[in-house]
Amino acid sequence: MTSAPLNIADTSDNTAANAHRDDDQSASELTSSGQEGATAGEEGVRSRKRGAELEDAIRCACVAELAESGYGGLTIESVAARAQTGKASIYRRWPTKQELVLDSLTSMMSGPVMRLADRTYDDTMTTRDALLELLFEVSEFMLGPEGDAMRSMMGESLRDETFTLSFRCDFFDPRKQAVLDLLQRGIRRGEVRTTALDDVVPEMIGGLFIHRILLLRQRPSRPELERILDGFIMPAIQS
Amino acid sequence: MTSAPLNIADTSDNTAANAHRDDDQSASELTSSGQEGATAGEEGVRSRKRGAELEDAIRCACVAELAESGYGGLTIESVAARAQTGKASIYRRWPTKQELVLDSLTSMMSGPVMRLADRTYDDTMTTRDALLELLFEVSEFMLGPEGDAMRSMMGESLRDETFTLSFRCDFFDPRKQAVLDLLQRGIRRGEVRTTALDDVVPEMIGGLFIHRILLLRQRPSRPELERILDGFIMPAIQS
DNA sequence: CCGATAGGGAACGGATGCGTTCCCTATCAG
DNA sequence: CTGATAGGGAACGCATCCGTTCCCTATCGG
Repeated sequence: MTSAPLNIADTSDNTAANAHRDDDQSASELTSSGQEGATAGEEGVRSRKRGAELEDAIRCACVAELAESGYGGLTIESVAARAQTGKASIYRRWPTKQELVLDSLTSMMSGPVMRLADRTYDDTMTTRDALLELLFEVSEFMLGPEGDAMRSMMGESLRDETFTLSFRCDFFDPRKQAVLDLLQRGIRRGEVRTTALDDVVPEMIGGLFIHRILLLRQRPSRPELERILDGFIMPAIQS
Repeated sequence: MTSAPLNIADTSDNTAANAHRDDDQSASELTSSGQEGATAGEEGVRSRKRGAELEDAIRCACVAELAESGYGGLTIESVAARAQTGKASIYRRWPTKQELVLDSLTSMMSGPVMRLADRTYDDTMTTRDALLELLFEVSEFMLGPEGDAMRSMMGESLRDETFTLSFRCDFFDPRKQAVLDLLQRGIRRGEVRTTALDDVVPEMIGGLFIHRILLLRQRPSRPELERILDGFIMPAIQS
């Protein structure tokens, strides 16, 4: 660790490993309460998930493994262990590691991404404030395990056509479009100069986040986001 | 394979016998003693490199493999094959795959990076033009095999302390500093507003490149760089 | 309560890659 | 020319992981 005063969510303790980590994981469901329970357990927790519930747990475990160990480090066995299931149950559903990862990734990204793309802003909101909102949401997303998973896949997508495509379609494009829509809206409202409607804008914003959050692992505070927005983004686009 | 016009040393022909090449590799050059006639071969090419020459060839092959196959896909055997040597010769020098990669990467990055960081600009050059020059050089670097190698390492550096550090120190920081120096110079010259001296600026520029070049694999033309610079970067920083 | 279904666990054969070792040979110094 | 040194090639043992198979058992519908 060390190196810099990062306020990362966590990472780091690879050793602590299985000290129960179904913490956030969001999405899936709960059922929660202790794991295992194979034996001795008297608590009435179902120890064997089935069907869709199991599938979600596997996808979820897959993304978590991806975030933690990367694509190269991810093994079907590790996913199975984390999802508390067996390899056979995974192979029953996905023919290869590649398809499991791809499916887990896309099914995970389609949720939050759609929220952003379809979002509408009421007329009292300035472009500046709407952008701030967007920046904040994107940064929150990238700070989560999904962000680490994304980062792990960047290198891999260099070599895998399918990954590249899914990456762009499911993640980048919707976000880019959300920013472009906001710019368009700003132009209509007279807050943004017409020439600012340019792919470069979402790319710079996205790039900044990739750099800061994914590579440097810093969490930008809301005031920091405002500072960036007011200091550098708005001056570059406003009319 | 395929994908883009990289100018990597070579690769590909693992099958073909040893049609030896010691093409560029510089430095070497025949060491007098013109007498070859070593074996039956009529081509008088030295077939066995030694010492520093061999070491360079190995590092070079390592980076090329990294760019092509990623860290996970890189094997000592593949590096050896590309460098036309044996595994033993590699293990004689580097104890593990990790150290080989790290050493190859840093020794490769320290060259071009230093050029940027130490660069000075004569007084007739505007900040805008100097930035354009810098942008151009960085983009050229990232478009080469070194860029792909970098991208391949991004995911890995998430899990490896040493990689992260080397990455930041050897690559990011010098570039960031080069931009900051340019901003400082611009402030002195009255071309840049004082509040623009901010980490965000190099981060946005770097992020844009990561996004465009590494992720999207597009080559920004010089006019395109000028458009970006004049349209969005300068407006954000000028006084 | 019981039988059908689906999940869990463990072991397998096969492949791959690491890091080592051994031996032969190209290269270089003298 | 010759002996010392260093490189090349191939095989080995070891470990890991893939994808499969087999068998037992938890769960659920009826």
